[in-house]
Amino acid sequence: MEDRGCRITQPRRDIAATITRRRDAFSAEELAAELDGVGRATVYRSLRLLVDAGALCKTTMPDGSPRYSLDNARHHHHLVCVDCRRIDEFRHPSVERMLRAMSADIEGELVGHRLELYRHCEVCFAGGGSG
Amino acid sequence: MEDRGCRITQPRRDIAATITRRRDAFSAEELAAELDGVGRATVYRSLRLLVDAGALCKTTMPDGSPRYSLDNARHHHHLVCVDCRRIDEFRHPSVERMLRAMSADIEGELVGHRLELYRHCEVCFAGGGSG
DNA sequence: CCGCTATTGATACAAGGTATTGACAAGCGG
DNA sequence: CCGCTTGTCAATACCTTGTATCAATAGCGG
Repeated sequence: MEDRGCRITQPRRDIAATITRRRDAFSAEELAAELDGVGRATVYRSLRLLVDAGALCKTTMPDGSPRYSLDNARHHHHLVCVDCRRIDEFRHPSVERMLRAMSADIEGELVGHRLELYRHCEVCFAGGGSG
Repeated sequence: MEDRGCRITQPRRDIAATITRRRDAFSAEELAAELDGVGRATVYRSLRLLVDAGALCKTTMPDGSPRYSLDNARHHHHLVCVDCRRIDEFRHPSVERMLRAMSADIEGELVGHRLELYRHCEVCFAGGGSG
């Protein structure tokens, strides 16, 4: 899973196991709290490695706080539920189409973007949007 | 400028003047450092008020750090230069088109989004893109 | 099993921001 | 004009997210 010239250490095994076990998005501090014998710095370091390696995505919540989630597709964006904070990945051709259209109209050179969509997911939307 | 039931105090006048004087994007700490007699908390409070009131925009840089800039158009997105950090606003129909297309295809209810485009601006692009 | 070195955990620190606190000042009623 | 209420202020402590430092250790190759 994370053999890219890095050592497979016990803390890393623990981190990977914990991330895999819980399938929802989590914050770094949550993860650190769940891993008792593992230091905070190690958790942050490992998260960075996993994000760099493409195994995890770091997503920004509406309030600006970051959360991590498993990265399944190559290039995608995030659909974040503002109620249950579930994060789904999506790919949609309209995004690439938009970027192409923008790219033609702006000056300079486009080098990247950041896009998150916030919604009430189908579960929260159905189960009473008031609470 | 910011009469919405709030008092016009001297610190606020100072903050507004400083923001208006410099027309580029700035960080909260930069602003606080520039305003000597004004407390950090007051700067942050005022920035929040101005963002809530729609006078300022809070934009996320590629490294995740926030910067504030004057908000001119109603609804827009940001074009951030990764070199000089200049922030331009833009509106483009392709964005709305994309959101409509997405909205039709996703479950639940779309309630918001976050979109920033990163580029080498025309000045930095022309003035030696190798750096 | 040994040695090299990546990795670890503790800790300090940095940046961005909020909550609290005690003081002051502006508006309002009398 | 006085005094109350309330908004705002500056200072400060604290929170969250994350990185740098550093001595000690654990993995891996041989």
